[in-house]
Amino acid sequence: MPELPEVETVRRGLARLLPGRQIVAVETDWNKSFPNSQSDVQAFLVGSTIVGVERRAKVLLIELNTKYSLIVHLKMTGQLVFRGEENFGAGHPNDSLVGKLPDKSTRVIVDFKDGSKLFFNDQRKFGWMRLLPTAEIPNIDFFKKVGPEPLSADFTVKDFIGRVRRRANTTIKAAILDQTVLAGVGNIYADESLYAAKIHPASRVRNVSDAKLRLLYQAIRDVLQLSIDKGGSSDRNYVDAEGRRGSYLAFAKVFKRQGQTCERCGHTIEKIRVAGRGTHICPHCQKLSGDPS
DNA sequence: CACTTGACCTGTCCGC
DNA sequence: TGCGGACAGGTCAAGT
Repeated sequence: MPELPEVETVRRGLARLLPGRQIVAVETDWNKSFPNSQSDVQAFLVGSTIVGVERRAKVLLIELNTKYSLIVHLKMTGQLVFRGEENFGAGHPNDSLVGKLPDKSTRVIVDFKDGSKLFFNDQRKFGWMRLLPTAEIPNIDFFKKVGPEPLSADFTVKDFIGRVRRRANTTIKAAILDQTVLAGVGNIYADESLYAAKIHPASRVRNVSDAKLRLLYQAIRDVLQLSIDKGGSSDRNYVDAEGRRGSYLAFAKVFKRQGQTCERCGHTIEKIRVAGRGTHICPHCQKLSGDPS
């Protein structure tokens, strides 16, 4: 799933729906989806009240009033869907969006005192939810290593170029997918940004000019912001906190558009493989810089 | 260290 | 219709 715009869209929904709700029970049928011990769940989660929902990189942070937080990574197919009287129920237009819950992919159910529920669904079981002391979150390996938020005001073009250049010998696509270079870009937005900046994804970083990297910096920010505005991309599984799909793919220029015509030059968009990932390019607009990889 | 590849899972689609 | 293989939006660990 879920790259930065999708996780941010889920966050905004949950931030509106969850604060103030008290948790009365949590059930899971797949240990890896929620590996905390029952004793920790009873001591720090059951009975707690949600105070806020934040995001860092592609991770959601659900803060509780117990000095603990639930941290959630949706990985490829995770969903966090809330159902309560205010947004679902008989006759409500949202009621049919995700079908009946729980379903086959439901891994964790959080029950609230008022009868509403939060469902963590994850078809491929790569995602996880973990209960951690809030103060320890910055110390876990992922947060110690992860790069800056690309949409934050203090993420400068100079910072971006410096970080990307540390990956001099890899492909530019692998570099921007690397979460320690910058946070939040995944396969869809890597392809869209590289197309916008007219850079071939297989170009080695050392062969990409500073001028191109400046264009790429702006492209990443523009593409991520547009996708947030559209509620993210729903290629297959992704839905927001109320079960709605995002509409960004209608605005995508290359992702999943192989065989279609490039709107800039009229050539045919191709699908290739770069950095082990399916990669979409216009071979006319995006020429390989320097020696072939 | 920098870099690449395979593993973690289930479901779907495509060719035979 | 069945079956095998490739592939799917993300990270890790282990390999070179």
